[in-house]
Amino acid sequence: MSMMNYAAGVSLKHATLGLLTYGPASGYDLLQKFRESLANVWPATQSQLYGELGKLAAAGLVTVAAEGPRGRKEYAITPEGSAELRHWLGEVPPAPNRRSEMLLRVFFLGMLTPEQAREYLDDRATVAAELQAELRELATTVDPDSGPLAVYGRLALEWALRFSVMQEEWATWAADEVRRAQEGVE
Amino acid sequence: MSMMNYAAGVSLKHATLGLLTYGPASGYDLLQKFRESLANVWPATQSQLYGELGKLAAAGLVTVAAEGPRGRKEYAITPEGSAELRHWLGEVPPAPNRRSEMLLRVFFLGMLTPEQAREYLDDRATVAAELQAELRELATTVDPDSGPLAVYGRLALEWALRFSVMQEEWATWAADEVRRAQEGVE
DNA sequence: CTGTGCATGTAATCCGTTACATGATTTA
DNA sequence: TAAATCATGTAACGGATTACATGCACAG
Repeated sequence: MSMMNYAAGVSLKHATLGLLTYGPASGYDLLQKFRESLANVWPATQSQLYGELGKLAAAGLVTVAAEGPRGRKEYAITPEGSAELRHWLGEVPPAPNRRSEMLLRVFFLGMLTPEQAREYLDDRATVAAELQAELRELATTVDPDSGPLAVYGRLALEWALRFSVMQEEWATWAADEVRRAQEGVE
Repeated sequence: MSMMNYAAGVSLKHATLGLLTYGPASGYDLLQKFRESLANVWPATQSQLYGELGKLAAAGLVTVAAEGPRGRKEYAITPEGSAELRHWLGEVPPAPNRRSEMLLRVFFLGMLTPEQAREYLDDRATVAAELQAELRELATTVDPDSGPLAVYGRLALEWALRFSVMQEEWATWAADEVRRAQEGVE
């Protein structure tokens, strides 16, 4: 039955619909867009994407608008798909990120020597600093008006930049805290 | 075979081992510790945890140290488990978070009206501000020397605080950017 | 005519969630 | 003795990753 909705919080669905609002595309095309623009916010594998397109088509949220050489199927978003995307964007509250491997490790840093714990935190600071450098580079190479994705993409880039700054500062602070605690004990 | 390792990046395993370093505990006990202290960094369901304990026991990383009433099984970490935890903490680089539903939405904010887009960003700022308030509250109620988990737990709390500050500032800035872009077009 | 890229699909496996299912022990 | 809590497990399902498998089309 086409009335069957699949679960609410599933974002690959919306990522796919979102990319299709920029024009019809094949699974192959979309896969590249996922790699180019969404790699850092919502990665998708080939396997997953082809499956998803099948489900979206069955649900009437996309259609096969054209077929090309090599079995190419060009998908286009339908009005229903568009409505679903806007509904998700405007009315469904985003689920906060619940898991952080980085922080999980922090909880158990007491199992290591203070030196090793500091090393861990210093590494976090270094990695964050490196990421910052990359992002600043990226910011200069992004064409300010290369399509609508870039407009809001800039906001996402700024988020990542601010995040990595925060992470670096925190890790530096935390390493220092560990150092202070160590001295306090001696 | 006890030589069989399961996959490398699986953190429920390490979260469980980590909690067991604070002393033997049953699945039931651990579940509460997951809810009390790890809810915001690595949540686990009952179903998952009992399964995991079985696998850890089969792999020799934990053992059933004692059995109590109501079929209670008290698990204890083994030297092998301890070694595995330390190896993970010290030598395996943490996997960065790849997915952010919040940012995914930002990429498609162009599908909404600028007013709706700003509303989304303003909501992010509000939610972040509320989280901050909760965290500051929490910070005052946490006993400074209530066990070793609290020591490094403080670092995690500080991370969350800085994160929510960053998020609020970013969202406010981004909403303003949208406003400016809108005015620029008019 | 050969390699590179375009193009789609399936299978196996694992992690995570929700729901179902059961029962023993303590406390009021 | 009834309710709350302790305590463990299984089943079903969906999402994500990796690997496998196939084949057409075009450029050099």
